[in-house]
Amino acid sequence: MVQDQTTRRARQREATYDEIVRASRQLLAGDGELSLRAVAALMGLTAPALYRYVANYQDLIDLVAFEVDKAATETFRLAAETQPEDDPAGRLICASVAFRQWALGNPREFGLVFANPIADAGCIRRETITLSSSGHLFTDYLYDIWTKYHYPHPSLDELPAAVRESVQDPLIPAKVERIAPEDRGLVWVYMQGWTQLYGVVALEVFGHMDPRVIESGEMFVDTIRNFAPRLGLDAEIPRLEALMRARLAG
Amino acid sequence: MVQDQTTRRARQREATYDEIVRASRQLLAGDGELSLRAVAALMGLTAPALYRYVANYQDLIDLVAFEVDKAATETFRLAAETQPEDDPAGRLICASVAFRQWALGNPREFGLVFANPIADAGCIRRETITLSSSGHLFTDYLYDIWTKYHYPHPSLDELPAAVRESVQDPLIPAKVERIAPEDRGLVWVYMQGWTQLYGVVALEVFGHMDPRVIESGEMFVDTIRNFAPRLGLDAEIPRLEALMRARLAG
DNA sequence: CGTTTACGGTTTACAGCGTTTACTTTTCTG
DNA sequence: CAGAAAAGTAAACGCTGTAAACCGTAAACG
Repeated sequence: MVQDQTTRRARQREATYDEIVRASRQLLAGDGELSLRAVAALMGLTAPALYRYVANYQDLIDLVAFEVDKAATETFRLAAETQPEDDPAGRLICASVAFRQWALGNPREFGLVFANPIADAGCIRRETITLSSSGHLFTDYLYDIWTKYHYPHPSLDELPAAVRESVQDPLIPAKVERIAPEDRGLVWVYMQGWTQLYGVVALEVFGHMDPRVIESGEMFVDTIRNFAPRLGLDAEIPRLEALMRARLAG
Repeated sequence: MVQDQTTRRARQREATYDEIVRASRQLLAGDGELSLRAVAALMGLTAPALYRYVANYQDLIDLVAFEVDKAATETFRLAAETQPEDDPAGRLICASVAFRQWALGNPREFGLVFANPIADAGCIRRETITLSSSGHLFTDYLYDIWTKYHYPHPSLDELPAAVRESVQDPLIPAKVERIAPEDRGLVWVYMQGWTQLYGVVALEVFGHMDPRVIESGEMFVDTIRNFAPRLGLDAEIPRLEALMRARLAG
């Protein structure tokens, strides 16, 4: 029997981390405050014990935010994969709708991940440094859409210097490596798309807009629809809008 | 000598409210936590005394958020009025840049006003119910731009039902009354614009984007530039972009 | 004008928070 | 088996929001 590389203690520790996250999310889903003490109590141990796992409160928050983001991303991926592999546009739509619905349904989790003063610096917590994985799931679909539709994108030398740098050498290593250097303008299009998606959803979640518009989802639909042409999806708009509305209703 | 309508006590009370807000903003600007006790201490009184002015902590937050928004809006208006009255597009640009610079320079104030689960319900605090006044300063400029450039806007019957309702009978009474019923589609364009502006700025403030792009302001410029055509400003883009960049640098 | 009311403040107190320190128990390891 | 390391506890500190009881004084009223 092949003994696990990891020691028994290490596995136990990992399990405890999982339980911390589970307890935290339970609090977030309910109406309880997400506090160190509450998490500890829910796990049946005292507050100081948690300091064996997280350095301080902010560290707990960062941990939970990271894991929540990872889990949410997985549901976005699942939503996308209801569409055939050769329909990246449909997949993007489904992932986007899933993102919105998740955000509106779990505003506190959304706020934790996407409206925190960014999990700064020392967030080399667990696994690799893949912060905001969801923000980068979408990159893939945009790339796939490009290989299928070949929408136009700026060349490197028509990009502003600061932008050129950041698309050539992205800080957060998404799956950008497979994009040829001369096509890195695609990353700029991706950033534009992310801005659009994040913008509407944040606006809706924080409620800075007529509730009736939020509830109807029309601003969301409108935003996606307006962005579609930049991905060469003009001809697909009717189909995609129908898909989007179906997904919003379901 | 004409005696003030308001009684002496009422004036004193008003002054105390002002001091509460002033103390709170002082804490927000520094690195101190915005707590009831800290505010009280800064004013030289005990914490329970504050309960004569605000019902609870959240109420204090709402009060401060409201006043911060009002004050910020005034600076946006000032920035706009550096441009001649017959150049509403220039004014909108300046107000928008001022909004972004304020948000990036005062992230905690921005968070308070624009990333709170909305000052809900009982926020009929002081003055009229003009919540998020800044969100509606921009309405005016969009209207002025329309009277000058006559950009196209959707008619009422091509709007989705939910949207039509909300543009006909807006929840937050902006200066919408002067817009003729058949031109209420303008309000939809306004909402779209607000979504764009809020979107980039929130994204930048919360840092969910490459820092180099944020620092350069290119995504902000890009977003505004992309939206300009919808306001019939195609021909003005070079001029407006120059103005925008000058304001961003200043 | 004097009485009454209500406003604006205090003191004291409580529960809950993040965090530190010192101590104990469990568990792995040489 | 001995020793070290890890995991947990109890007690305590200073902070928070909030409630209760209390008091002087300024305003309002008959």
